Order: sequence, then C-alpha cells, then structure tokens
Amino acid sequence: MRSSGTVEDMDIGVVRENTGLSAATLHHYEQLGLIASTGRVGLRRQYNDDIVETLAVIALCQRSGFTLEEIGELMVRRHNAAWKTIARAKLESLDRRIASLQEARDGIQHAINCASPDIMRCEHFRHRIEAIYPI
Amino acid sequence: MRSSGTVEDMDIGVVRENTGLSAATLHHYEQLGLIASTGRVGLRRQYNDDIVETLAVIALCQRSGFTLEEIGELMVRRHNAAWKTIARAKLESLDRRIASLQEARDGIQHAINCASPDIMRCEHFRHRIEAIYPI
DNA sequence: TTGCTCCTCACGTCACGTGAGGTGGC
DNA sequence: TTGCTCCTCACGTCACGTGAGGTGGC
Repeated sequence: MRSSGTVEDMDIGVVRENTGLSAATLHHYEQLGLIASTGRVGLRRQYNDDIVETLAVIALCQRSGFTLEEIGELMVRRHNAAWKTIARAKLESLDRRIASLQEARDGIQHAINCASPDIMRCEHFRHRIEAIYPI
Repeated sequence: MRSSGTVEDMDIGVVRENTGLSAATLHHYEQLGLIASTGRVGLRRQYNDDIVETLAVIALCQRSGFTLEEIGELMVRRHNAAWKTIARAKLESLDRRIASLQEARDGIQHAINCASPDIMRCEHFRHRIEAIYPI
C-alpha cells in the first residue's frame, strides 16, 4: 500500500495530454467533487485509468447543456431512473438550442452572400432580424 | 428641443416588453457602447424606435458566437467589407458547434432509450464516450 | 398615497484562465 | 543544474443577475 499511487495510475500530465483539459480544469472538477485523485507523486496528482472515461462523460453532459453541479448530481443518481426524466427535459432544450443556432447560421450565411452594400438595407436580412423580436 | 426625449421615443419598459430583455441587460449593453438612450424622462431611459432592431442584430450575432466586444467592433465596421472575413470564420465555428451539439443530442437520446440498467454497461454508449477523447 | 418599475452602485455567478511565488521529478 | 510542469492561493473574465437603498411617473 503506497500512498503515492499504484502502477496503474496516470500522472496529471498524461491526463492532460489524453484529454486536452488543463490542470486548472481538473482542479476545478476536483473542488466540485466530480473527480478525485488516487494520491500524489511528490506534489503531482495521480488518477485511476478510468479518469479519462469519467472526463468524457462530463464533456458529453456539458455539451448537452448540464451545469457542472447538475452533472455531479447525475453521477450520484446514475443507478436511479430519475435521471432519465432530467435528460428528457435537457433533450428538448438541446433541440431548441440547435434550431436557434441553425437560424443564426443561416442569417450569417445570407449576410455573407448578400450583395447589398449595407446589410441593413437587404430586405431578406431585415425580415430575419424582425422575426427575432416580433411586434 | 427637449432633453427629456421626443414623441417617437420608447420608454425602457416598452423595450423590455418588446424584447424580453431585462433593464440590467440594457444597462450592460450601454456600458459597452452597443446602444445609447436618447435621453430620460425622470430617471427612466428613453430609446429611439430602431432600438429593437439594433437589439435583434445583437441577439443574432450573439447566437452566432460573437462576444459583445466583437459585436461592438462589427457594428462600427458595418460599412467595411472586412466583417465578411470575420463572419466566414464564425460560420465555420458555428458549424462545428452545431455538429458537436448534434452528437451530444444523439448521445443523450440513446441513453434515454437504452434498456441497460447502468448506461456505462451499454456498449453503444461506451463507444460514443470513448470517441470523445480517443486513445 | 400606494405600487410599480425604474435608478445607481457593488457584489455574485458560472466555468474556468491567469498570474505570483514556490516545489518536485527527470 | 536547468527546464518543465506541477502546486496553492487569489483574483480576473464574460454576460449578465441580484440585492440594497433610493427616486419618479401613473
């Protein structure tokens, strides 16, 4: 039993290389209780092999619009069926975000292609703009 | 010439009703120089009719991934062709964000539909997770 | 006169990034 | 010994939200 970690442990530097996440990000996740190190070698944090998988799950949930606090709760309730209800609600807001981004994308796309010298003089663009805050 | 505003002016309360934006948001945009009031009635800010259009343009740009500071620069350079170069770069990052959201959406969707008692035991889900930080 | 929303600070939030000053492994 | 990345605070950032204490229009 070595408090400095076992053979299977990964140094924080390896985790950073494999995930592209910064040490500050890992510190932050640790502070929120989302991840934990198995020990230290010198001052450097060591992690279990499954840390990369855990970080990937966190990334997936983040991209889906969960806050880190919500992700922490989801991970605790992983074996509870309740998370599916939460996930379904997020799925709907995800769909709305995607649709909103698509509209923004199309608006920018049109602005780029438009030949009008001042975009605000383009009728097509103006219609898009007016649709954002309808009167 | 009345310093308190003209007949065409809108009270900040009307702007809030028409856009759903809070007074704090309008203060923030004013501080960054994105919008300006035409004057006051008592303490209350008054705005020109075109304020709603300006706010819609800001919203479109924000949804496209521009920061408020970038939006300020875009508005200054509106008659300059350079903004199209900036817009093209944003269009690409927008496409990447949409694709990333789509993947997240599909991952969540599968997790909801999956019959496995523990999602981490689902091979399909694990493949998705492993694709996030490939080894 | 009573609500209501506005006003101006100033500080909080979220998910980290960054900088200062310092330590340990290779 | 020299780099390098890590370490621990503490404060900064972005786009606002919120709370305190106060004012003005209807």
